[in-house]
Amino acid sequence: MIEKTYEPASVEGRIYSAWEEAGAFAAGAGAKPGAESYTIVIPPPNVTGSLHIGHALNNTIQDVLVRFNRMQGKNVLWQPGMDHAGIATQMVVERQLMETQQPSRREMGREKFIEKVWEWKAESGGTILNQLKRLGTSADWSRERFTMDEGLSRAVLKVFVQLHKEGLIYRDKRLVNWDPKLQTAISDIEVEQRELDGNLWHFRYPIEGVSFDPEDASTFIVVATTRPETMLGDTGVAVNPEDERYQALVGKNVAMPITGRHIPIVADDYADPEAGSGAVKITPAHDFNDFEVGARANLRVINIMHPDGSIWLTGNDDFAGGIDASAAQQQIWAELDAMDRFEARKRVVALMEEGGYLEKIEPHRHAVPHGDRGGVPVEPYLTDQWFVNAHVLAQPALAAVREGRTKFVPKNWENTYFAWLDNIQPWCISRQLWWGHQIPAWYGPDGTIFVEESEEAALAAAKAHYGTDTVLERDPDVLDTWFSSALWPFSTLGWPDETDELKTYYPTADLVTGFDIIFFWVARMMMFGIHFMGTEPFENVYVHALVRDEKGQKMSKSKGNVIDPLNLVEGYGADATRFTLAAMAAQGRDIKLAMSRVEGYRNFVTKLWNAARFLEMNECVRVEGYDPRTVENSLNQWIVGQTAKAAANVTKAIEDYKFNEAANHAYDFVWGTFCDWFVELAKPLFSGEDEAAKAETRATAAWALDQILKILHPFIPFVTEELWAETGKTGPSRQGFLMLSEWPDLSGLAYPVADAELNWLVEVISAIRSVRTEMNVPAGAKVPLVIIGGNDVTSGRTDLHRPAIERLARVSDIAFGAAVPDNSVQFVVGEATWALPLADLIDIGAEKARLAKDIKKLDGEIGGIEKKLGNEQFLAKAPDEVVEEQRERLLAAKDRRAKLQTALDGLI
RNA sequence: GGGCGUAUAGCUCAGCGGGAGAGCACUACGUUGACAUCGUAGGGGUCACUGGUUCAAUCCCAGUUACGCCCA
Repeated sequence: MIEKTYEPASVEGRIYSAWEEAGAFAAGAGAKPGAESYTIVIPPPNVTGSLHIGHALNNTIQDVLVRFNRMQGKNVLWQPGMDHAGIATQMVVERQLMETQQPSRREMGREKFIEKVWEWKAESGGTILNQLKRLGTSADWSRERFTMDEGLSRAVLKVFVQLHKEGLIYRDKRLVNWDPKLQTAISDIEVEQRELDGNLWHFRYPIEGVSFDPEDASTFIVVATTRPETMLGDTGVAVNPEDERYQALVGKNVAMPITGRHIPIVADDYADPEAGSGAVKITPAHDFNDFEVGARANLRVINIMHPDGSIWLTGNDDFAGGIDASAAQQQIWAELDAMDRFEARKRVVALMEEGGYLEKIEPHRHAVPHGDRGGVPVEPYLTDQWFVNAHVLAQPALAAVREGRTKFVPKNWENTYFAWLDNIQPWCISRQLWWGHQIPAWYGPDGTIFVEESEEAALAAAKAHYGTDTVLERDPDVLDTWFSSALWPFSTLGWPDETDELKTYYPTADLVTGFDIIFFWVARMMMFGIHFMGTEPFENVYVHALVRDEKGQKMSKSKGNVIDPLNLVEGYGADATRFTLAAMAAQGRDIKLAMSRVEGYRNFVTKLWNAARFLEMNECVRVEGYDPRTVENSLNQWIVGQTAKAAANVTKAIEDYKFNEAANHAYDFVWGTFCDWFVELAKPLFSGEDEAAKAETRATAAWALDQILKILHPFIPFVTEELWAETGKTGPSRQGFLMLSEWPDLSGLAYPVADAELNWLVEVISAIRSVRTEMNVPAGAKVPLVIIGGNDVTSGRTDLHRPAIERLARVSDIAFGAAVPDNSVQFVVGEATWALPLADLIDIGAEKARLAKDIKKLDGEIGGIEKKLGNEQFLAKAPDEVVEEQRERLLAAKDRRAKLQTALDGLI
């Protein structure tokens, strides 16, 4: 027996375990022999992460695709796993060490610390995977991979070494984005711009050889800066060569306050005459643009910061070199040294003001680069790092999309992909961390670099190079986590070994991800996939929307508007949560998640449950050998045809990645057609005397429910699987799980005659109901019905559906009459006029008003169509079928209007 | 500054070159042993604005306004 109410909490866990234990998620489960493969690799969540609504959407869509393709009999692999999240994980473990009063990372040393990280991972890493299971995620967990696994690490080594040998990975000294909090380099795309209120400080830099006078503008040059502390590393002032104000100054020097350094005024296009004073200070070691200006003008590069962002003056030879500092100066330097960069900013401004060098302070809102993990402003910082020549790798990746081998859905995301790859910069891949893949580079005593897959190979290479055994030192840095993620579609399948999995499941079919990850991950997988596998890693990239709150705000912890998907799962069930996300996943539009929608879809699950329960109560048992092509009853023919149409609509929509359309087609069919009409119209048959019709209707209902469970399964897997089991308890035995059953192919099933008949029936019942309400007929009252002017078809249909009309429209007796009885309410369906003789219940005035209103509405419609048909241009240029359609509409409207007019005229 | 996107019912959103739609909310009424997490009926919209193309524009094009996002 199906329980009275559906309780997701008591069903979901049980069903998920049953699937898992039966191996239903395993690669190839349910596949037809020799079936083509269908692969999705999960965007690996971060090992420190927990489930948020974006993951829920991402995984719902993947699961819909995976379950759909699996039911179609394909050889499906959904490859799950996680990435090791270098920075995030290291931060989490370091915090834990601190909280538990254990020795710090540096105190315990690298080896011990890495052990601690693995311990942490074993205990509390990867909670997100269990959270994904709550949603019904049908990934092959037996193949779970982690980017730090032995196999994946081997792939990383091989890729690094090969790219190095190919000259596509190299070591270089460049300005990089430096996170002073985490004390590591990060890549361009790990930097986010934040708009902040700051200031523009306008400084007067005294001209060399002239006595500085704050009142005399000819004795100084004004520069503006948002970062005053960097003036300690200034090695030039740039003016535009076209700027007449400064032409005489080019070639002269300024004598810097505080540092006492004499630095040249140079001409460079970088200086914008329109911006500020037109002169800009140049700090090559601490600004990307200045670095280039400095290189062009041959300026000195002076680093004035420690890796933690504090000021570095003491013991800084580059800084002190060439300056004959006074005791007073040295005292100021000593004061500034080791000062935090923001403290130093204040102090520098104060010092400049004291000396009369501060002209003004302007409030200034500007974008400040922040590290996306550390959350503090990053510093452009000059260090030795490893880089990937992304420009070269990008070219085939661009071609793959331009030439259509990989397609973005929706297509407009291709522009984002192109824009980024077209302007790609060298990718800084080294990180000054311990947790990650240590770079396989060893340094000889003279700095010679040996890049090999193992220490033995490096030592051998060194011996060959030096002619003797030589002690090497390994590069302590690790690789960017995204470097290993870029290998995900093939490293998870066993590469560099040539495994069967690799042959079968690579390239993958669909990648499902958010747009924010196109740069980080998609583009890089494309680059590495093509380079190492020779084939694009996926055929389609489906880019889904961002989930926002009801008001369209991005969800964030600080705003407190985060919707926890697990709360939704607990409150409404995993199915309702999934269905909501799928139903709102319209292409190219962000999802504003409203609780009312989740509630509505929870109700839908309940509705389905109750409908199945009703069928069970009415002995709608599946029948062996039931053939939907041979049903005879028109109601059954109709629902068979409607089911086929719904299945086709859902199939097409999923194939087109239009998940909202698929969900809505299924919803409308199940609720609006199956429950509202089929089940209601079947009730008289179930309680009627015609045993043959009863049996056929029961079998058809059971068949239709099976199809419904199938087309809904990808969206709401739990309740459908549960109902599949329940309905499997009677009738022919089931083959196995719904999730491994065959997706319906009902093409060719259509009954146009039955469709016309049932459409008519629905129209009749709806019309009677509508008139009753408008005439305030009490809901419980049964009223007689008289049909005037009905043809044979109408009388035949009426006889056939008499019980249904009587029951659903609360009609007591149906008669065919020659004239409208007195005191009747009238309406028109088809060629016939229908009358409800309501005797004393009728209010003539109300009925007149009602008819007049309908007539007026028809007049408007008739007027519009007549105008259109009276337009010669329309007749000449519009397609024939459109003209014909309008003519038909006009005739129908006029006919209807005439009948209503007759009805109105008949009222006294 | 460059690019992308969005403006349709009170709210959340579909749709689309020829008859304005759904869910929620709202109003009224609830009866028939699936379902009140329900049923039936109903009210509610110059489809942001201005031009243009077209026989025909909510839909296509251009511009304006507002909002959102990405990049610099």
